[in-house]
Amino acid sequence: MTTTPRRNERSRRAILDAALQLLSETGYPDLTIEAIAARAGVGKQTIYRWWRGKGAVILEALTDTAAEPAALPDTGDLRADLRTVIRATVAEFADPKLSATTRAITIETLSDEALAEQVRDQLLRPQLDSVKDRLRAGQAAGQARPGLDLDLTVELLFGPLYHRWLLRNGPLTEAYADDLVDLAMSAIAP
Amino acid sequence: MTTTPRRNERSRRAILDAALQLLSETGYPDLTIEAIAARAGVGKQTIYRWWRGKGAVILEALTDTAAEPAALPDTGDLRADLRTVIRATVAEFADPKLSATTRAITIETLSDEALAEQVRDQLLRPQLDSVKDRLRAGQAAGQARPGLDLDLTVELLFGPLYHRWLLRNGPLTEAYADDLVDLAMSAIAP
DNA sequence: TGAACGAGACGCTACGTCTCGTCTCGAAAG
DNA sequence: CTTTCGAGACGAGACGTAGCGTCTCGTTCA
Repeated sequence: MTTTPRRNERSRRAILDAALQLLSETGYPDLTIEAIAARAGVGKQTIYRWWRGKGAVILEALTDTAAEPAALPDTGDLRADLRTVIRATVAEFADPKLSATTRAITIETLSDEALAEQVRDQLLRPQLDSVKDRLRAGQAAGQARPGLDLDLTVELLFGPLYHRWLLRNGPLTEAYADDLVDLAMSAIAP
Repeated sequence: MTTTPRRNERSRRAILDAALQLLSETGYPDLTIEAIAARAGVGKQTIYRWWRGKGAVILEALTDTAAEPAALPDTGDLRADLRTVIRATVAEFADPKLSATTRAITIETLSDEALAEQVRDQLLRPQLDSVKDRLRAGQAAGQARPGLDLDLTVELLFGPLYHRWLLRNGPLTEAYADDLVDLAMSAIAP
């Protein structure tokens, strides 16, 4: 029933590459479909045929490039493992280049509910779930309180981080990451 | 030395009112300077003379209308007082109308550093500081650990909330507010 | 052979700047 | 205290520009 679309993979890649390239050159607000089409050597219609707008293009470019879920390490020390992941996330947010991309997606997310859902499910959930799994293992090992609401606990770890990044409310350093983990751990530990 | 600008207060109010009106009618992304000017019965130049763009207009419209800092209640029960403020914030984020406005400002904030600073200092800081003050009083009353980093602690309370709202990561209910306060309190209490 | 393709024309909307002629205010002059 | 007058803000809207999303064109390719 579904007619297989004869899509040109070369064009698709050229578009995604051009989009990422332009994103890092001009920043998200000044990124235009016309520029992407020109850079990719592609007709505008080819973009509009397959994507709904620049947000969708960027999202696919990122998910396409993104690393796999990357399960959390489990060294047996819950605090240390959380420190590792929170430090990594802090570093990501502190990096101007990566941060710019995250801002881009976040902007689009704020005004497009469908896109927000995609971002959440395809990019964020896998990471948050892996932390949730690690917390569950921590509970089994007696390093985390048994009664914890794990969704809420994950938010307790990442929420302050997003908050500080979003509001530019303070420095994003390794020390901050460690302090955050320590404070959260005093709510997590039995 | 500074020549006092002879600004027309009537126009200023008309512009701010029109902006808020249109914001609630059409939503932020479709809000245009031209529409604001037309609705306010004002030349476009009058807007561009005094503001840098629609973000700045909306920000002033909001700060102008906003309630005063509103110091937190101090009933002597830290947990109860935090519950009150977090419940109120959750309700604000859950309200589609208020939430739309917050999203609007947040979008602008993400792509305009100067505006972000203004929002942070004029809208957010006062509220966060009042919570910080309440926490300090809680320390004095022996309801909060003495060694707490209060900036971090405030983020521990509000961060998860912003996180869930931003990512549309779950329901924003009174029960959620209470659970959040309880979890955070187990990191705050001695 | 038919759908996707590169190219780009098209009308549209909003941008931000500009130029009108008018109005308003505050200081100087009477 | 009143009149005059000049500078600057004002409403209105024309202007060129940019990017939007849609729409043909031939052309290519599976």
